[in-house]
Amino acid sequence: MKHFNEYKQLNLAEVSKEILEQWEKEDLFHKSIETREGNPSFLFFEGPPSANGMPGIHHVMARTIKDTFCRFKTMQGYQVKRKAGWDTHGLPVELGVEKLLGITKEDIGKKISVDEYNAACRREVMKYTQEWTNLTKQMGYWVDLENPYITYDNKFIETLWWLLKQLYQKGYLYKGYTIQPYSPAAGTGLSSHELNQPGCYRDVKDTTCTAQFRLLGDKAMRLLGEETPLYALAWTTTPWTLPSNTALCVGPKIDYVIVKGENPYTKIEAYYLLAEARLAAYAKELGEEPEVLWRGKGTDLEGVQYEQLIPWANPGEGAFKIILGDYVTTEDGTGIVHIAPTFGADDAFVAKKAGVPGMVFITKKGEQRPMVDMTGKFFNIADLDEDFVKNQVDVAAYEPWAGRYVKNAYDANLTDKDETLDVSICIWLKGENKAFRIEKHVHNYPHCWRTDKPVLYYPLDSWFIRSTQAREEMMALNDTINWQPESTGTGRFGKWLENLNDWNLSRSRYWGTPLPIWRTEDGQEEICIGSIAELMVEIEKSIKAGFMTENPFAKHVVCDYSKENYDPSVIDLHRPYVDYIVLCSPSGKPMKRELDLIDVWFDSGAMPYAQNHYPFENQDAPRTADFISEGVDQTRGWFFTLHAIHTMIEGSVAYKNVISNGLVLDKNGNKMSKRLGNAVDPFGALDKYGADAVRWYMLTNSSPWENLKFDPEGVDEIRRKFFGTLYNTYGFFALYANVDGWNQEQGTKNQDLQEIDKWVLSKLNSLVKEVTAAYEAYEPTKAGRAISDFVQDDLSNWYVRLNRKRFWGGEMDADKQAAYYTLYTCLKTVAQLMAPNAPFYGDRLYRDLTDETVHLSTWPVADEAMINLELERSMSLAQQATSMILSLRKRAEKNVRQPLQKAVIPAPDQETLEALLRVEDLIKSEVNVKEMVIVRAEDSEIKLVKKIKPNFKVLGKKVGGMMKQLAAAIAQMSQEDIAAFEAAGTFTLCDYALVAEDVDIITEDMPGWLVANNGVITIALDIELTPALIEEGIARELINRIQNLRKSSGLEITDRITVQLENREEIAAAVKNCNEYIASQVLATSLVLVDGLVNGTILEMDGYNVNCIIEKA
RNA sequence: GGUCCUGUAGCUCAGUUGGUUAUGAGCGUUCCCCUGAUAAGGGAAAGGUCGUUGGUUCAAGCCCAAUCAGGACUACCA
Repeated sequence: MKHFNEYKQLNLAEVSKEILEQWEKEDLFHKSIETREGNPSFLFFEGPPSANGMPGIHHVMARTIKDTFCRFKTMQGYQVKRKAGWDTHGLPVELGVEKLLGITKEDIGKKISVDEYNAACRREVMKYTQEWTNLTKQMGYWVDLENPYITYDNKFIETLWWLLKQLYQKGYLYKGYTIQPYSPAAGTGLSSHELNQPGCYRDVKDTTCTAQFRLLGDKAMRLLGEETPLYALAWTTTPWTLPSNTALCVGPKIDYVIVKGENPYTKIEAYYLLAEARLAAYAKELGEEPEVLWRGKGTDLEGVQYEQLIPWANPGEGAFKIILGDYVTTEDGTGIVHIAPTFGADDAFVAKKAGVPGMVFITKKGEQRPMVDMTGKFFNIADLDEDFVKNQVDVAAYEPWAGRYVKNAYDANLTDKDETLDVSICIWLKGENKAFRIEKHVHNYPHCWRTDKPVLYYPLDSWFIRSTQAREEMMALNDTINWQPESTGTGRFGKWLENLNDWNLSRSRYWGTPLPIWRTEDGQEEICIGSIAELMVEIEKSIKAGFMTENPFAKHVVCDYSKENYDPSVIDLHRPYVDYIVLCSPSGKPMKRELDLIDVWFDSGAMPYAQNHYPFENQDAPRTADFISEGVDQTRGWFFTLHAIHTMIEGSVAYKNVISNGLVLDKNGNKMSKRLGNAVDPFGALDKYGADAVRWYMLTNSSPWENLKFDPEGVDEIRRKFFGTLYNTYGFFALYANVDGWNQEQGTKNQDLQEIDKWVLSKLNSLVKEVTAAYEAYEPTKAGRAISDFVQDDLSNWYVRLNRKRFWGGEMDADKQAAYYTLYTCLKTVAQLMAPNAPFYGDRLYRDLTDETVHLSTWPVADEAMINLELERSMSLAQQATSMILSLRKRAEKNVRQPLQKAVIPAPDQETLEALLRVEDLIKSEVNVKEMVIVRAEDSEIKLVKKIKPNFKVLGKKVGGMMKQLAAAIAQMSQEDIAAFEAAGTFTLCDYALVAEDVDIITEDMPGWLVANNGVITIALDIELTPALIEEGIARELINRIQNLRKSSGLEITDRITVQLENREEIAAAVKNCNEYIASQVLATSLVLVDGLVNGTILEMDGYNVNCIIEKA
């Protein structure tokens, strides 16, 4: 006989541990995949975390979502393969290692070899693997930890190379020269990650200058029609870039004016061009309301030439003209922007578009550079190409300035107190009648986090992926992805794609995937390597050509994909080893590897291919995920790189469904941080509340894409309310099922089911439908809330509470079996529905009920035949009626133990009437009323006061604008009008013939009765107490007190007793008239009144005490 | 600066193609009940100018615009 486990108390953390052991013993995760062999596949991609940091509570959030859907799909019968992954390259790892070893980037290759450094990275990056593994297990996240993909793995890198070669061949890869943050002091470019270090942006006070550029040529003349000096005013916060000026930029739609004025320093009269909206800002120099001599749009100015402001060097054809740029505003400055394409990203962009060259110098080595060298100073003439100097530089003008640092901070010989280059230039301009205003200005400027010195925006060589070329395709494919929430896909992600820039792949670091491109020194010949096999062939060629003496990877056997053959001891595709390789170009020249590493985001974005070592192995493995989920912060990160690579490589989506979840904040809505000490330790939370409660809380408290305010008390509430109630319900079931020896084989016959059984089974099947739909729509919150509502309200608080008596005592009959069957079915199905999100307790419950694991069970399918919406409506009415009557009792101060004679419910329509009649008995027993009068309102003998109100939804559509008038008229209708309307079925108001569907008529009041109305039904309660009712009330009070006494006296449930009660007039009649009733309820063989009883137990009644003695009979 | 999200009861959140008493839910609070699911359970009550201001509409928590507050991402505006 099946014995159902009974427990003393619920400890979810304990349950997790026990179930986890069970899973490991049974190897259940693998079974959950193996048993689905041959079934349709549901592919999930795991976004790789970095194991060089400890996991946080937000990882529990993200992984709960992932796990829930994978488990759901598994139960639905899909085979859900999911590989764990580790993100192992990149800056955070390197910074960690630098800190650990106490070195800086400059020391690498000097104090420590690249070899040793990378070995340290390799060790360091997996530092917290054990913690991650523990978290994964403890929270019940099922993912294949034994065969993870690791981004530093040679196989992984080989696939990356293959992908890069594909992109190379499709023309997506190019080397470009762009403006990037650069630290001259450190001699290195800075990543945006580095710029986002706290404290990098600081307020600095710089000398700024509004310079005046003299306009030239016919077009300028035509603006005014006379030959007077005309200047365009432009403001800059970096006067040192003025010598590199090659254009001025105006906004096409902005209004510009020419006004007369004089230079405040030289007092020379001139005309000035600036944005009309900026006139006020220059009132000091130009007067409050200067006369406007010309007015026009930015477009009128396009192409106007001007005289070079600081003529040190000639940038070539096309420079010194006014161009258009949409980004120009009139917020500050003059509405005319100084353009130095070599020092500003925007500048470079608009200049390129307008065909304006930048101020480019040629060095002795033949490199193209801006006017400033890599150390942050104007080039010394000696470092420049002789021909260039001869042809394009005005040596006399430039020489005094050569060698000046653009910021004092870069020059070891200068301090803050010394005159800056900015100031020197301003003074010079002033003397030349070229400075219009010079002032100090405070602005926010980034600083190098390592050297503490200001950053320079500087053009650098980088490799790019021309992702803009695939923009349209990416946008089109994005439309086919199901984003949850939708706005992240269409808004945040969609907008990001619209404004896409080319992807800067280059990183000048050491620990990462090397760029597989080898080039000749002159850059004329290059090769992109797409596999180890290809590299081996090239190495052999190179050895033949004499560029290399031996193959460093000679031990590697091409096309042998064994683990050993790819071991780092055999081959290592990292620096410095690949840097040692020199290849031979087609024309026989040596080619060296481009020293860059690639952006780590390429690593993770390539995982659909690289996790399977595609295309070298697993050519058939699917590469599009059915589902992925990560934090919303990954929109521009992993979500993008997956999408971009997949689109460019094979023109299809990398994922079909995606949930982007929000942040996990502390309970006050603040970001969690170790510094503030408000970070929740995931292990502590899991230990304390158990994984299920934490998981359930996370998915049901709010939609996962909204930020979660993590409140431990909320988790505890979930534990108490949901899991506690479910546990209790099971406990109740197990207790009696064991007593009765019931098991599920006994089943039940449909005709034995009572209305309430059918009701709860109907609810259950509705629930199955709802939960399935919610999971399929990737709405875990809806699913979870529906389950907990069912368990708490329908199953426990209504079904079990109302049916307890059916399980107590007595013989096993058909009715009792029906009750067991019903409760068992509910519990078992709930265990399945909850299992994806609460895998531990769901499994415990299912195992207790069936001796099998829930995770290999088949997802329940709703039985439509069991769904009875009328029955559900009836019960809902019963619940409402019960609540209303209890509320009335409260108002009348009649507690539930006091029986009342009668309640009247006039039903507004036949349907409601029938619905109420079905549950009449149930209501009666719930509210302790002897008689229910449920009749059609018109059949009621009681006088009813009715209320009529418009059905706005129906009527509004019909009458539109007349609604207000009609509503007022309806409100004026008298009781007689309503009666007439009901009799005739129509009633004319304001020339409109009302029909039944236009209005709702409800019973508002029944004069002389105590009435409650909730808008749907109205209930009247007879609170008149007859002597008989009062006696019965007292009898019930006595029963209650005697039962308590029985219990506190330690009597067994079945013991018979004798009862003696002190003879008091308050109870005498009740004891006499209800003697039998009382005796039967308290299992008394005799119940007598004794005069003057004193030595018994005192029973506290309503305002008086009664002495009582009970004895075992 | 740009893009996106959020603002409903003390707290966490529902609120269905716009329909008039927000039937709002749970927690918390107050009061009461139950006492054979018991280191549980149930009920009732109080609690809201739906961030603010305009607009569209017969009708707005819901649609539109502006604005404020919080948050995320992104960006060298001279």
